[in-house]
Amino acid sequence: MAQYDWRESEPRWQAKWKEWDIYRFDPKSDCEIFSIDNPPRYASGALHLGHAYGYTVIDFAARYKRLRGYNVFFPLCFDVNGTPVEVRVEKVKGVKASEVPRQEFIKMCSEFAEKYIGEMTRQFELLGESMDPSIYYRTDAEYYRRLTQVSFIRMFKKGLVYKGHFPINWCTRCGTALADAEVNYDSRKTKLNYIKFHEMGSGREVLIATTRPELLCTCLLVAVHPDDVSKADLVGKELVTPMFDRKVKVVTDPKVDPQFGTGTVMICSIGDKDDLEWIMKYSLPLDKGIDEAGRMTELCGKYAGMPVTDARKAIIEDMKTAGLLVKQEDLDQNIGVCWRCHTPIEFLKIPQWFIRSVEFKGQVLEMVDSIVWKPEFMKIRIQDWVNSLAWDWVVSRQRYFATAIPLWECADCGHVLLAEEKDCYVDPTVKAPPKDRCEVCGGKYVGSKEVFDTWMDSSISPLYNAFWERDEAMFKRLYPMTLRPQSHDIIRTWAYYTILREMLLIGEKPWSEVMIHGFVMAPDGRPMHSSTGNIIDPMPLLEKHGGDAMRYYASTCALGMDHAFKEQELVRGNRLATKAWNVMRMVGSACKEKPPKPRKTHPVDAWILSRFGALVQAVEKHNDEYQFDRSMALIQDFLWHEFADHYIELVKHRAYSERDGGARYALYTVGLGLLKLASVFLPHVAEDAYQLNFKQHEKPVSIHVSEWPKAPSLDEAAERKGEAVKDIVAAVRSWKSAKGLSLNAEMSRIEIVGGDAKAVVSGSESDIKETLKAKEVEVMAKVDLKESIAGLKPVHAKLGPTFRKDAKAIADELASMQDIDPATAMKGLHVTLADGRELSIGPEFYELEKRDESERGELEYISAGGLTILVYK
RNA sequence: GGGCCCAUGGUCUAGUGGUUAUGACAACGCCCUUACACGGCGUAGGUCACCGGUUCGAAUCCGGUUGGGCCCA
Repeated sequence: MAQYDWRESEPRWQAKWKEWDIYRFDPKSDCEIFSIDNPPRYASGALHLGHAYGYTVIDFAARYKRLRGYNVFFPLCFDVNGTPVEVRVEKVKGVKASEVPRQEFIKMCSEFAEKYIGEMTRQFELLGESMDPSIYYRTDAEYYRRLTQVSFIRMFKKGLVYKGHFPINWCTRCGTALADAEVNYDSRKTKLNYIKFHEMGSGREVLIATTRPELLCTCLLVAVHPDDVSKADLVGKELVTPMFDRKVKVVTDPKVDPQFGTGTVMICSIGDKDDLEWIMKYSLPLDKGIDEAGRMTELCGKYAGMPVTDARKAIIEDMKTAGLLVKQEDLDQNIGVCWRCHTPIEFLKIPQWFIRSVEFKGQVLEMVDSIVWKPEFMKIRIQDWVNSLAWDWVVSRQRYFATAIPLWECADCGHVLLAEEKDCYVDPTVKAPPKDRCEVCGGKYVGSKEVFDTWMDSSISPLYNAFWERDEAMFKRLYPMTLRPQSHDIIRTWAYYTILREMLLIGEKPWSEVMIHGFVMAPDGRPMHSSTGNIIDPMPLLEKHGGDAMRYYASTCALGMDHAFKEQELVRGNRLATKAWNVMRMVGSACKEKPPKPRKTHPVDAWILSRFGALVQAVEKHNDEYQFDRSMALIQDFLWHEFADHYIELVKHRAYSERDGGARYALYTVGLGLLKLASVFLPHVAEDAYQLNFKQHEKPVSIHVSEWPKAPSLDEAAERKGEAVKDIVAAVRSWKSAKGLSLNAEMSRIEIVGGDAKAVVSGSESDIKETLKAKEVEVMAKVDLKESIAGLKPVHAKLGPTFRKDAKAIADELASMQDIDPATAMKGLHVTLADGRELSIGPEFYELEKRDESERGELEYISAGGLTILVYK
């Protein structure tokens, strides 16, 4: 018998899906649109495990909605801008961006990205992602960058853009400004240096502790805590800085920590954000001690031109020699570093383009509120972020490989000449300005060499997807988009900036819903980092276990949570795929024709149909909430146990032969329906099983463009009957196993005994008989059994609310009762409490644990489904 | 230091008020049943991180502590 072989099957169906073009968004369709603002994948490297997981979760949503009949918009897309690609190119090619001709470097970046786009597209296919290449985009293409520029020009004209001269996060290695969102925090070891200042006049020594002695050249002020009595006499005095002999005043400030170092702080322009706060507070000048390349300026005297760390070493040595350095202590500190190259950031005063954002907090929060966040607590994160914003958004970058800022500036007066929308995309470093001479002073226009922050591109993805400024009719249909899926780390960037941009540009929310997924962690639960060396490459896992297995892993992860990776889950996924394939093989071999609905339904057939109906409803509910892990758990439990272990076993004997075809109808209906539910998660094996067992009776070319199963109506009575039959058969099979008998071992006789046994079993006698290989099955209401009560089990859920404080005492009393007469127990019992009160306890407050004793000696009995089964070997 | 989230057998995980806590993987035992040994039936393994509170009753709610994650200062 053939076996499921994913190595052969998966690539075959991947090729077919491509050929059939089944994931195509149909712009002409009247069906309701489900549009996904798919995260454009960064083209700076191959997929890592976290991406494989993230895109798979999005694919679950796409496939589910497609089966539900939506016209699904799920673009294949790549983000090909910005520093990440530049950094990789510099490393791989061994060049420095600033030392290669501008256009040449851009070309190198573009070619580098191209390679990864091809690689990642292939990886998406291996994972069975149903992204649509007919609506493909990449953010570095002129068709995309044009919109970035047009949107900037619109915002500029609305007065939302300004050039600011504020101190800004600056990476000296990348030579660019960074947004707050691009600053990471790293703990590093450094030295806290105790150095001598002198008081003017008296010459008294004052010790100051600092981690950055190189900034002495820009020391502006010294501060102590107002309550620090030991320093009170210093306040108002003037000090002289060592090495540079600058005169600085001593002030009091509550932000100083009197316990840290010497309790005396020097304030410079500008070491960190605290300095910046003090500079603003005391209106101090912004002297520039460090330049854009991270070298000391001429303010630093003999250290001018030295890189910051070298200057620090040199000045420490000099102070040691001069006796100005008293001691050094090790210090752990958290410092801001560049998100890409981890170089410590500096604060520099450099002119940059800003987009007004702080003043729109309220409006952004309103828009945040009008969007459905799943899981809901993620909304709190964006609200906290918006509320905490202190600065406007810096959108200019001193880089190369990104969208050019579409403007020219007058070299003489600084007047700004915007590009014309009709000319975009335009690179002003290449293209001549639309006007020869400055319209204000007649000076010469120089094209902006700056480029946009990468979020300027990616934060208009909903506008791009919805054909903004390209097709008004499509825009009306597609905007706002249905769903933004993304991970939680970029809530403050991608989610926030997108909401802000779209609000400023068109005043309407970008999507109806946001789905936030978590991270895949290393197996030990720690985050994967190249520095820790614990990054897991998904490719070897795909080669070892297959795409469906990887997708199974993704389906076990709860939305919004971080998950330690477990390869065992892929093993399980593989087994599930094989199991599903085999189950469908059985269904297919029984159903050579599409079975019609029978006139009369057997009890166990009615049972499985009703159970399946409940499953479909539950899966719909969880899928609609994007809680795919819950759906998957239900589907696999139903498929493996309810359907395969119990139902198929029960009907095997008639599946191939019965005349009314009741079992075949149920097998086919539940089998195909179940396969569709599973196809969202395991598309390869579902397609294989569909083509092999169902396609000859079904129209859709692929299971992935078929219709979502209709849930059979629920039938509680049928479920109760079927459940009991299932329990009886399972109990006897388990009994056989325990006896060391093979499961198809013949039995001479089974008696099923119980007051309602006849009603419960009626219609299923032959299913029980054939499945258990019993020669005789008899159902009877009573048999010569001696029934006694083994004990009572209190029903706490009823006792608690009724008896409150007495509940525990009553429960204990009930549990300890012995030798109870069955007839009395059926009616109710009397319980005496410790304080003498006697209470009547009805039979609803406890359950009877019966014990049957046979008077017929040798035969065995078991209990199942509320009935007693007598087994004759 | 702040916001959000998490802590359940060896490992991962379900469970958000009812006392006998779910399943997977690994382990052990038995069974080749005509879809499946990548299978079936069982066994063993947990004081539900810790402390306190609310409640007749807490893995579940509240407060605190510890550890971990994401984001920020």
